[in-house]
Amino acid sequence: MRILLVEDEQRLSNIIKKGLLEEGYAVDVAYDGEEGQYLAESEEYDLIILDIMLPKIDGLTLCRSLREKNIKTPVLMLTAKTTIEDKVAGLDSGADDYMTKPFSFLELRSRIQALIRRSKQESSPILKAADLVLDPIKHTVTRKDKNVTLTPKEFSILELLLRHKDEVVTRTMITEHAWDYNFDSMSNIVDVFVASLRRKVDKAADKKLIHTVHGVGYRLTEDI
Amino acid sequence: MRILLVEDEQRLSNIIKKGLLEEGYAVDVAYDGEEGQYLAESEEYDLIILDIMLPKIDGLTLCRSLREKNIKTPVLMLTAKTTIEDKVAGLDSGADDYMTKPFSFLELRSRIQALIRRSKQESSPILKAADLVLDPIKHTVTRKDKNVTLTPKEFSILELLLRHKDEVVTRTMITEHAWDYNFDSMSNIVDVFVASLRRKVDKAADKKLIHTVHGVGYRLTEDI
DNA sequence: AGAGAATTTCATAAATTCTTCATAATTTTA
DNA sequence: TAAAATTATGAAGAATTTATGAAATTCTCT
Repeated sequence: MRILLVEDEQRLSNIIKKGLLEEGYAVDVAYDGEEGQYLAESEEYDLIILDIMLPKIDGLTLCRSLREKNIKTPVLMLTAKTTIEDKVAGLDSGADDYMTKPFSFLELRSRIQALIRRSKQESSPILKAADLVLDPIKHTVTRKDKNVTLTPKEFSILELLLRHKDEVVTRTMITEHAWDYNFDSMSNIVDVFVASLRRKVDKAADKKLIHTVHGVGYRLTEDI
Repeated sequence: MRILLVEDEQRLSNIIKKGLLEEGYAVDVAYDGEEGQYLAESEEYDLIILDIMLPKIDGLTLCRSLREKNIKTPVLMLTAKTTIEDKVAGLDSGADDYMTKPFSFLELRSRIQALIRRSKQESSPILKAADLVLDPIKHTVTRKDKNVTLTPKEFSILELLLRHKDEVVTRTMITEHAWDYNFDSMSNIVDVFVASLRRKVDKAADKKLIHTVHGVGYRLTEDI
């Protein structure tokens, strides 16, 4: 899951970014509207968090412009203003939800989850394969009803594999999903994470779920 | 599936090439417009990815020149420019789609798939012949509902045979499809791969699908 | 600053795939 | 039918790809 945060207050954006990273999201931060627009148009995000008061291009204009370009990524507006007019303006511009500063991270978190869930149009947000269960909302993974503790990157990769169950997932797809856009590693880091995922998810089980597709990538399936 | 990438930025072209290779495409890279033109005119590709800003011959001119020579290979334009005028110019020159840098590989991938699919006019991406099924997305092959494990080259060749079901496929076609253009072997390597395909796909079945057309090549058909 | 966790790189081992080659089998030609 | 040409196939070595432990680095929290 990738999130774009467009926020010019360094302190606030750091706090939010940190929190989101802990939740396992890959986060890109833009510090003004122009940069935000550039990233929003060139990358694929699952959610955009957008401050209204921004240098260069304000959040409302940016949001409106994205909608005109048919970019449907959910937008969560942030603002210090509290008047009803602003709220209406925000939603008019095409935003999906609205939060007034200051806010608690818990509240932000639950709204983010709600927005992403809604946009994925998933009735059942729980991902399963055999006796492996991943709950994106609770952020938990179990195998045979036993809890599995994963690091953020491990979780993110397992989630991608489960969302593409039975399909081949290439290393490039994994990289794009779990890291932000300017990550460019020539190393075998994806392999390393898959190895640690296997150790935690597959090693103790009799049925292996994560399979290598030599020359292509990996596939999670219960059909073998 | 063969793709020609015309891109002078080493770093970018490496990233794209790596990603496409993982998807199973055979990729040729040209580092300037002249080289690109030469390859585009002398080889057959399923798609051409074309940067606009190129040494020697720019992408727009190159694309226009290809169309004038009646070469209809789909062209995906890449550019750093974002103005609408440029977009129009690109599409006017005969390009089929347009992407603005920077972009995510996932987006590039889906556009490539869309373009190739459109050009092949394929409604269903699943390839079948009798009880043999190949799914390019899942990257799986089954015979009589039983899973068949193929190596990358085997998979690529079977895909070609299935896309030309009932037609003769020459050794040259197979070589050009599964290897890049500067592969030049005097050996019988195609025969070797067809043999191993037969062992995996046909041996256990009563109905043989892969037939030899003596003096010409191979044909995959269920009508014998 | 320092402990602890997570991420990343690196080196090496292991596994798989590719390629060549020699020889056998089959088909075509004379 | 014999010779020639073409195709089939097993096996071995080369090359590539993947797996994995461990060290180095970065990040986080006190």
